[in-house]
Amino acid sequence: MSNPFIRKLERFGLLSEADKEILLSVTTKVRRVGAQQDLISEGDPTDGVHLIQKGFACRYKVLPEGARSIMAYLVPGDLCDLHVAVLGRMDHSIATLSACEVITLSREVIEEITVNYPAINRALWWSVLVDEAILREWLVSMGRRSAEQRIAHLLCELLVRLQAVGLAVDNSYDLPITQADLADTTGLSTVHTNRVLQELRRHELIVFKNRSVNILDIERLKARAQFAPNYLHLEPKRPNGRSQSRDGYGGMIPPI
Amino acid sequence: MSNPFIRKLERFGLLSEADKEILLSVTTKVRRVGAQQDLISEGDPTDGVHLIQKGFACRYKVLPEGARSIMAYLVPGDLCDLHVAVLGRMDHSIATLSACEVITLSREVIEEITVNYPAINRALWWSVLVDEAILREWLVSMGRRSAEQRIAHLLCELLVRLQAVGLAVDNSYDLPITQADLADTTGLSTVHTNRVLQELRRHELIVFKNRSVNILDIERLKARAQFAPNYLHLEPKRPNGRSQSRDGYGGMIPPI
DNA sequence: CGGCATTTTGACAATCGTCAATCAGTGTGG
DNA sequence: CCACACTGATTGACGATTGTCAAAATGCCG
Repeated sequence: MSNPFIRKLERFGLLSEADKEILLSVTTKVRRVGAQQDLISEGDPTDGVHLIQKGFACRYKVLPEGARSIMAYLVPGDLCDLHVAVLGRMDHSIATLSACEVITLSREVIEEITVNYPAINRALWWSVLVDEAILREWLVSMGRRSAEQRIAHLLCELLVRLQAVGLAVDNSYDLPITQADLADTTGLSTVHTNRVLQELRRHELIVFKNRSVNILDIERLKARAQFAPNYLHLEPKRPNGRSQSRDGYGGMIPPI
Repeated sequence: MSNPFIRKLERFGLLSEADKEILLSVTTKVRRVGAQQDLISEGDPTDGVHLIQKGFACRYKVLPEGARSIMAYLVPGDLCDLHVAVLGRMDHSIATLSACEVITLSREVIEEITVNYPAINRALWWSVLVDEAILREWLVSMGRRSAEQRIAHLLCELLVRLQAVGLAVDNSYDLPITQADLADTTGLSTVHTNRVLQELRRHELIVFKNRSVNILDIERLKARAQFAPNYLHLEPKRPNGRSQSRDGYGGMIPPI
C-alpha cells in the first residue's frame, strides 16, 4: 500500500487499522491536473481541503512587479490548505509545478475525520506545525546562507521528505521542476541558480538532469549546506505507544 | 483593562465574559526577565507555554559560523511556544530582545483552557496560523524585496500588530531593539541596515530614534514596501456571531 | 569622567542580478 | 525524416546591491 498520505501521517503518530481504513476510503477519488495550474488562488474562500497524491505543487505569491516567490513545496502526501479551513481565506495561491494527482477532501470529510479520529487529527496538526518549522528553516536559508548553501539545503530537505513517503531511492528522486522554479524558491535569479547548480555538479555533489536529482555524496552535501534534519521532526515514533490522546499535550489539539 | 493577550485573542473571535475571566485569572503571575536572555533553547523539552506580557522577544537560530537569524518577533500578547506543546521539542530558541514581562502557562492550565473553553482554543489556533502567515510574508520579503522594502515592510507590519494590542499611537511605537537585531531579522549586515534606515529617514518616511519608531508618512511607506495587511488576518470579526464552534470548520480545531 | 554598546562612515570587494544571445531538448506538422 | 517552434538551460559581459573591515562618532550609565 503506497498511499503517501497515510505513510506520512504514520510517521507522526501510530494509526490504528480503523484510522487507516477511513483514510483510504476518503482518498479514492483522484483528479488529474496539468502542470502550472492554480489549485487555489489568493482570496479564495474555502471549499474543501486539497491533498497532493502525485506530483509537485507549491505555495506562492506574486508581487506587484511580477516577481514570484515560492514559499513551500507540496509533495505527495501533503495537504495544501488545512489552515484555510480555519482562517477562512487564502492569503496566497497554490499551483501545480508538475502534472499532479489531487484529491479534494470535502469540509464534511475533514470534520468527520478530525472529530472522530483523534489520532489522525493529532497527526494532521503535527503536519501543520512541521510545515511551519520548514518555513522557519527556509527563512534562515534566505537570510544567512549563501546561494549554494540554500540550494544544497533544499535538495537535502527534499531528499528526507521524499524518503519519508517512499519516493526517494538511493539518494535520488524525481524533481519535476524547472530552474526558474528553483530560483523563485531560493530568491535567486535563474541565471545564478543555473551557475550554482553547475558548481554543485562540478564538485560532484549532485546531478540534476531530466527532472531528476541524484545526490552523489549526501554527507558532503549535508555538510556544505549545514543541513540538520531535526526541524522536520521525523524522529522515530515514541516507544510508549499510549494509544491515543492525553499523552503529553494530546488533549489540547482541536478538531479542525 | 489592557491585557494584550486578551486583546489579541478577541480580534480572532468573540470571547464570552467567562472566557475573559479565565484568561485574566491565569495571567497574573508575571516574571520579569532582562534583555538578551534565552526563554527557551533549542532542544529543550516542554515545560509550559510562555506568554509575552511586555517587551519584545524573538525566535532565532544561530548557524555554525555564528550568524544569527531572527525568524519572528514576539510582542505583548504573543505566545512563544504553543507548537512545542504539540511537537514536543524546540527546533529553535527564543530570547528576549528587550527587558520583558513573561507569563508561564503550565501544561495543566493550557489543557484546562483548550479543552473547556472552545472559543479561546479556536483563537489560540488562529494565532498559530497567523504566525505561519507572517512567516510566509517574511520569506517573500527575504526572497524578492530589496533591503529597503524589507525594512519598510517590517515596520509597517509591526505598526499593525502593535496597534492591534493597543501599543501604537499616532503611527508611533516603541521598538526596543538594535540595528543589529534588525539586520539579523532582514538578513542584512548591520552596516547596510544602518544605511537603509538613513535612506528612509532622508525620504522623511520614518524616524527610528531612542528605541522608538515614528512613521511620518504611513501611506508612502506602505506603498514603498508593497505592504498589504491581509496576511495578518485581522479583518473585522464576522458579523454573525454564532456563539461557539461548529460555524464553518469550528469543529475541527483540536484542543492543544 | 571613563567604559561600553551602538551607530555611523569610508574604502573596497564579493555576490548576485540583468540583458541579450546561444544552445539543447522535445514535440509537431508536413 | 526533417524543418520549425517552443521551452528550458547555458554563456558572456557588465552593473548593482550588499557585505567586510576598520575606524570614528555618538550615546548611555555608573
